[in-house]
Amino acid sequence: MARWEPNTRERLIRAAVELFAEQGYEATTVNEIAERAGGLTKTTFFRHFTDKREVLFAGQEIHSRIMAEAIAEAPESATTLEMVGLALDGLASSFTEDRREIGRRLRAVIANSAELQERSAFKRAALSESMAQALRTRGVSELVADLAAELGVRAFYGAFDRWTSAADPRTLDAYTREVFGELKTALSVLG
Amino acid sequence: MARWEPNTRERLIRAAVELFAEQGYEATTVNEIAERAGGLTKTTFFRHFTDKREVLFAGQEIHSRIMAEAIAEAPESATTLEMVGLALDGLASSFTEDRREIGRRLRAVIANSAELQERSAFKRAALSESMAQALRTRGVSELVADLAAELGVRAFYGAFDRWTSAADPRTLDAYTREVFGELKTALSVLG
DNA sequence: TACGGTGACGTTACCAAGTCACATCACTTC
DNA sequence: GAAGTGATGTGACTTGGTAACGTCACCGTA
Repeated sequence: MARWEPNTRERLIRAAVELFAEQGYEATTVNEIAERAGGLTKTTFFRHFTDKREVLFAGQEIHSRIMAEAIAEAPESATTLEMVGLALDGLASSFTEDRREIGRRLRAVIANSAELQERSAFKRAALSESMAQALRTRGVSELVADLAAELGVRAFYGAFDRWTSAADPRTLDAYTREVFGELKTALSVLG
Repeated sequence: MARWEPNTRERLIRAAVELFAEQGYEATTVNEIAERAGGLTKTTFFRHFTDKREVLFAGQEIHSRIMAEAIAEAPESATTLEMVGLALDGLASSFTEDRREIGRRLRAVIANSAELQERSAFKRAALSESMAQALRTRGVSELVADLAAELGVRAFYGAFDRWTSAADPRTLDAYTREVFGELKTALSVLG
């Protein structure tokens, strides 16, 4: 017999999402989350997450890494926008179908809390920044890299929105290409 | 004799900026701020600001309004990017020289606190959104409006950065035009 | 088999952010 | 001059977050 149930971290996340969906983010206590995750305590929660907010965004640094690696491995001949496209492909293909429903619920919870929207905006900015950094490493000039990264992140979030709103079986991958395409035409309209 | 000193709000802001600069954001207490602002208390602080963070960002909704109005009043013939340029002109000209040093200090304080960077990212997103909304009202399509607004906000923040870093007497206005111009050429490089 | 880590958790106590109900009192208004 | 109004104070409370310290199954090793 193990002394504790395994997968504490995952249980905490599940419990948090459940409670946030039931009662809203602000109305649920860290103690409640820990309790529902199997009789745990506040302290244990904060050993796994720095924040009450972070329980919904944990492990998102991996997105930065995926995008950055895709860009680093892009062929020499690739244009800036092509590199962004490859980054989107890499990121989107890491989202399996089962994460769709989770994403849906997550979005609803975040939409009801200013505090969570703040964290979300911050994570988004971080993603954009690390993508821009990867592009700069590939020789793209600062401002162009910033703009291209912004475009990529925008495409990803837009696609994620559509993916979690829709019911059809298209993969996230398809949506990122769709939105990225629309953004590129919007870009040409603008310029 | 008045019962209380006037301009409580301004005194709170001054005290907060001073203390944050001296000791850092996290190390200073709301009680300290209120105390330095003239023997006030925590409760009074929270009557003026919803947050400890908000004391540094209060009154920023006015930026949204300035930009929105400039866009609403732009001539019928103006292109999307020209409307953004007018919004930038309007916003930049509302910053007098004395706000430069304040901005400098503010930037330093924010750069040292993740919590403040989060709030900053959120405010930036809000500014972008209200600018995009104003553009949509003028008939610009959704994605184009979003991109153009992002470009505008990026120009403003970039210009503000340079303005508060530099020592020369150029006005913020000059910097926004400079950065906006650079962004437009970056845009054409990208497309 | 005995034994000394180690890792994951609990307990307790604490600080600071934020909220709320209620009190105070100069100033205004009728 | 009495009754309101508005900006503040007081005190008590909840909750996020930190820190010091204790507990105990498990693991490796002699």
